[in-house]
Amino acid sequence: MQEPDSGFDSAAWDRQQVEIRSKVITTDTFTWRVEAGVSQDKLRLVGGLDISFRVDQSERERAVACLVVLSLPTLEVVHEATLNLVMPHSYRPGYLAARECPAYMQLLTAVKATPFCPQVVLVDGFGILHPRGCGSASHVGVLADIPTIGVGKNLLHVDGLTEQHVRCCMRAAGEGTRIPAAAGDAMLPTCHPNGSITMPLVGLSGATLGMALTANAGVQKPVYVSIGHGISLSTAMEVVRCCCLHRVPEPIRQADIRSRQHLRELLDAGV
DNA sequence: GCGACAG
DNA sequence: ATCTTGTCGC
Repeated sequence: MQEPDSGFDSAAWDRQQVEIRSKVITTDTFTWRVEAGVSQDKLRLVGGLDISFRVDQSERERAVACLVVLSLPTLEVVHEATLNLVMPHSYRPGYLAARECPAYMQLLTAVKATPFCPQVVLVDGFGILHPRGCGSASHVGVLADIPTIGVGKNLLHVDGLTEQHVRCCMRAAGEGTRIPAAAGDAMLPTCHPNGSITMPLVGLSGATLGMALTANAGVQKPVYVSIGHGISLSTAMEVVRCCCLHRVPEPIRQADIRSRQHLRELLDAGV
């Protein structure tokens, strides 16, 4: 019996992830600022990448990848590009980039030749918060040589981090009750003036792998921000925070909405 | 062996 | 990720 994904070489992807991880830069590699003074470059164009999937009538897994570029501070979409795909193999935890990175690279390569090349790109998934320190946001950031930030909606359980513990601490912070001391005192949530809560994601190794963020007081479930490539965690948080209208930051939310709609139109047309 | 596992 | 309508609330 032939296995469904017998062509998938996870050992080869392991090696590539380790290789790319060694090239990830975790400090700011640009001169722009989110809050810029008069004589400084300002952050104006933020990208968002996401993919929607669906099985078609021929049992093929189809997908549409979408890149959007938003202008700050209005968060209006000034550029959109999509790419239609037939997925060669199924999803595997830890190997998201194997599925999504090729499409992302094509979209980013194309946008670089336009006036809408984003200064930083938010990627649906994780960056260095990953079993080998190289999630899809880091992968695409290094290969495309562009600053990236990983934004995940569900926590990857890496280095002892669990969604249960994170949410317990953030809920306590929101209610003003005592923070559980289970993972030491490194993971202390911060409550912000606008009602949002942030909390460092510190693994058992002591490394800070990212930040949990609830965008505003009405949001219970956090999103998880991690460095992709070429940006510091504190700057990444500034970027993500100024993109938050809803739980999911606007660039990723728009890429999600538009890729889903495009895919639906594609399949409804029987293509 | 058991549980966990981005999208 | 996706299969799926209405509904409660700001």
